[in-house]
Amino acid sequence: MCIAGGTLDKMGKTASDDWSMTTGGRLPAIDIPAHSHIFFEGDERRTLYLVESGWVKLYRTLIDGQRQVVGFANAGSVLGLESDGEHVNSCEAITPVKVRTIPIARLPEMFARDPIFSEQILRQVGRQLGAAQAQLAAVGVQSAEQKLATFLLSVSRLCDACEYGEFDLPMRRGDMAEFLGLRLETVSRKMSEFQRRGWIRMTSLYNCQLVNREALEDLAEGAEILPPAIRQAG
Amino acid sequence: MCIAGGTLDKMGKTASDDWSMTTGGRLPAIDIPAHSHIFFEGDERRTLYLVESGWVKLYRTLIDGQRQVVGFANAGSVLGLESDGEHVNSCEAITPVKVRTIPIARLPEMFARDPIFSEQILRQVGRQLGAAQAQLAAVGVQSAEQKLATFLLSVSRLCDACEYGEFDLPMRRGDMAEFLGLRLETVSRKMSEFQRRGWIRMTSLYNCQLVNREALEDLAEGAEILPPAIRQAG
DNA sequence: CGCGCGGTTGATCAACCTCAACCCGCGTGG
DNA sequence: CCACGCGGGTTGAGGTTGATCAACCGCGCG
Repeated sequence: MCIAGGTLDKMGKTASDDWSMTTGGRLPAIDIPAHSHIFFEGDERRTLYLVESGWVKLYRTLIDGQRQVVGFANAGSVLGLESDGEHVNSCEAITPVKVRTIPIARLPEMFARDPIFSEQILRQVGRQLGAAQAQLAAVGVQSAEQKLATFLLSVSRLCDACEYGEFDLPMRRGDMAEFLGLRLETVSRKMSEFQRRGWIRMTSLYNCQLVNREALEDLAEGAEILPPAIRQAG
Repeated sequence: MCIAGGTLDKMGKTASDDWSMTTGGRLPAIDIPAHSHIFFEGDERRTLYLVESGWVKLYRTLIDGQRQVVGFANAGSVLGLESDGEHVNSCEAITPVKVRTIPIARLPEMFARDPIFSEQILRQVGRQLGAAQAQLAAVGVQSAEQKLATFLLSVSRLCDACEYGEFDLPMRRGDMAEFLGLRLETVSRKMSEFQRRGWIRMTSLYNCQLVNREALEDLAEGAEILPPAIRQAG
């Protein structure tokens, strides 16, 4: 699953998130400590990475030093599909992460042997594309408050055990800002404001509780995707 | 090729843009008049579309009526890969367009028969993902002027016969604005400003000539991707 | 203790949005 | 033929959001 979009991939976990069938569960696993890089933009793309646990951020760095986080990913995501030859994003673990690798060189063989695998990979990358487009919509049209509300809801939905609306927010304020196209001061201010309004409660810097999910949803909704019925009007 | 990104897909045309090999050139072709829709968000996704000629825009509509254009595409692009089940974008022809259709139902069979086709499709969607991420970076961090400069350069590079820096800009001001995350007045103002500075010349509303490409490049460059060498510093 | 890092908060400012007027070309209909 | 409305575009004045710059807090650590 990934958030490359403020809107998380709404399809939720499906059979296609279980890669053990097609990959035989025999791929080597690697442990990555928090805040170290899995790859950099410009690195030769030798393998895909299958995230087993933990969170990573994908980002691009611009000449003036500005960065844009283009997505966050956790268990079930496949990394490295967005390029050809060289990685175009850098990928950093924001928590300790476990990944499995799939050598690029083995892909043709795997496609040939197992068309199901082709479809599974294609569905993954299609989702990531959809999520990236959703994020594009969010960054393009939403206000700072809307972006943040959408983001918090997305992350909360990704959390497996988020009873009582409590969930981990493993990234730093600056990472959120770089993802949402805001300054970290703005993120900080809006987070404080949400708390002041009694909408959220930070149990710690990196753990958040949704007190008034509705308010956040109303705010985010102002820029949600139209239900199909309405489109006829356009 | 597509612009889902201010940065156009830099890889340029390759053998993989020629679909006649794998699809046998036997797919039915359809003509779509300008400004009519090829599909709407919410429509059942029965086929992929292969663009043969013309330009389309892909967009999402939000509850408050705002729209975000998530990409423009012309010859060589495959449309409909970003979803599963239902289309999540609407697709409108901005010029007369010719497309060929690939029934979704036939995909498994085509994958099974021809692993090269799998790889070709995967490369296409990977590119679109990369382009969407590039656009995300542009919309997130660039100023209005930078966005517009980047966009003009991207479109000019897509044009086959753009000697003397002259090229068609087939979309309306509003479409550009919705793509760049700006208001159309802002686009209009900046276009005028570029003309006043002698950087571009509009031969007509929809045809543009780059008089001072360098200036535009300098402006856009302020937020281009880092060459790999620099990343070590981070 | 001092320092650095991540975060919060405040004051100021400018980029961009909003609203409104206006222009131009075109098709329609009297 | 001209009047009219309409769609797309341009331009102007003024307001708001979010960026910028700077101070400050709390914490962990050498």
